[in-house]
Amino acid sequence: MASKASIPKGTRDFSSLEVSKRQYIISTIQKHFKTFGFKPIETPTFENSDTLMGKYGDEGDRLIFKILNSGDYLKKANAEAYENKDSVKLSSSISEKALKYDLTVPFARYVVQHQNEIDFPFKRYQIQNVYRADRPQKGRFREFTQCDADVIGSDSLWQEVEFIQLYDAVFTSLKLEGVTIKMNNRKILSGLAEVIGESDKLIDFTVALDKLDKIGEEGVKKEMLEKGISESAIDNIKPIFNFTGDFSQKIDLLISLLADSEIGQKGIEELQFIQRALDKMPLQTAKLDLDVTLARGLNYYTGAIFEISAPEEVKMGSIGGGGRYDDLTGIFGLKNMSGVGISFGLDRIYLVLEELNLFPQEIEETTKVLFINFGEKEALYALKAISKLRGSSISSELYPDTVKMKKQMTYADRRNIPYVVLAGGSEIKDEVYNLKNMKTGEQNKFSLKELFAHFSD
RNA sequence: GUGGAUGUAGCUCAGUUGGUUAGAGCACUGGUUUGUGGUACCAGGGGUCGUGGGUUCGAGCCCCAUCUUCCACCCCA
Repeated sequence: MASKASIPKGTRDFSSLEVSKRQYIISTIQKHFKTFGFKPIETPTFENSDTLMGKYGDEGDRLIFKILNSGDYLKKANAEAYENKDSVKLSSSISEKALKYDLTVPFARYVVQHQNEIDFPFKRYQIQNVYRADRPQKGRFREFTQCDADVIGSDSLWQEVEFIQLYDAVFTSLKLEGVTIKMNNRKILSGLAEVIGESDKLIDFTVALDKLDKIGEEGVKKEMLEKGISESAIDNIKPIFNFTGDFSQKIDLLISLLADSEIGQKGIEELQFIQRALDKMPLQTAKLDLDVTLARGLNYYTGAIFEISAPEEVKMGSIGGGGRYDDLTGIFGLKNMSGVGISFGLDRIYLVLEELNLFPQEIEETTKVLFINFGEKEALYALKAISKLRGSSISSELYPDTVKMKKQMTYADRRNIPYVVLAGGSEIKDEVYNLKNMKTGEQNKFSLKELFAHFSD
């Protein structure tokens, strides 16, 4: 029984046009990764479960695709967990591999595993698919491509400066204007939590704060209260709910707000360092903004946090993100390795470029010239010209079957092939090729040499 | 994981309070046109109405379940 052809939810097929467009974005990003000195690596599509589990928080664990063990996995299953319907325990006993959830954790694993072969600071880029068992919705897929660049083994803030320039360079190349690079620092968030005496609730505090633009001041307060953060504590940081002004004004506000927090002061210094550097080297098209509510996910960020917002007219979540993590490799046993990195969300950038109509026209180019197939002798005659054209990288092809001309012409038309060559008995006799311009309908007979010259300029 | 919408031809969709043989446009195939595509005209093929159950004399339409896709939440690129 043939089942209906389909693909799993949250996955996609790509047409050749879509592939070309994706390639266009990838090659742009890749070009800049290279010019900034990053080297490519790749890691497996799936990892050992314990490499991934517990690295993204409870929510993250839920979203990791687990791979069922091969063989008679039920024999080795945790019987007790099965009895108690404890899915978490059971799954760890029947699954020991999982699809990768992002590129950062496998990278950390890679660094620890290959530490003796790596020269630090290590700058690597990685463009691969990652998998999340999420419910698909706009701009959200279960298989998608991340383009990451990270530096590990240096705590220099110049890296943060360079990553901002890298973002700017890529979006400038893609002609995507109006992108905002939102920046924050985990130390600022720690400082705020410290100032209000809720350091132990840092995660709850930041997650709630992150929703400010979505659920508003009242919503955030409500969520904080629900998480057990006191009303007076919330009052203490009230100014950040109306955190406006330019970068410097925001810094000034933070200085007064975080006067009593050592870690907060440290965060401010880091932000100021980056700001001063970028003042001297202005960005080309991107806007840099300080957003203290920015707390996006990743539990391991310890310093800078970045998030990229698409231009305002496009309704799309973040199209990239990143930050510094002082101790990512610590989980795998390698201490004192500071890393900082950024990620481009290829699939979302694609949607944004599509919506704003920013893909260049030439992406759709196909075969330049199609040779009509009139029969065996004629095909051979055509192929002589075709190999010559191909030798100069002019894409050309022979229609494979000797079918009705109308069908062959229609085929060329459909595929937007700009030229067709008709070469039958009379052309062979005169040693010419009848070249037809599909747009104008114009036809001219050329010798092989002339034909070649026609496409060579 | 929670909530809402959705599913009819390859695609986009119409289909009346439940009533004979389920339609249109586009696409496809053939012809008008035997070595000339796009436009036009003519003809043709193509459907288990997502799937399974139920109500009914009768279901594309009503009910239940399930799956898909989309949207929002959690979370996130």
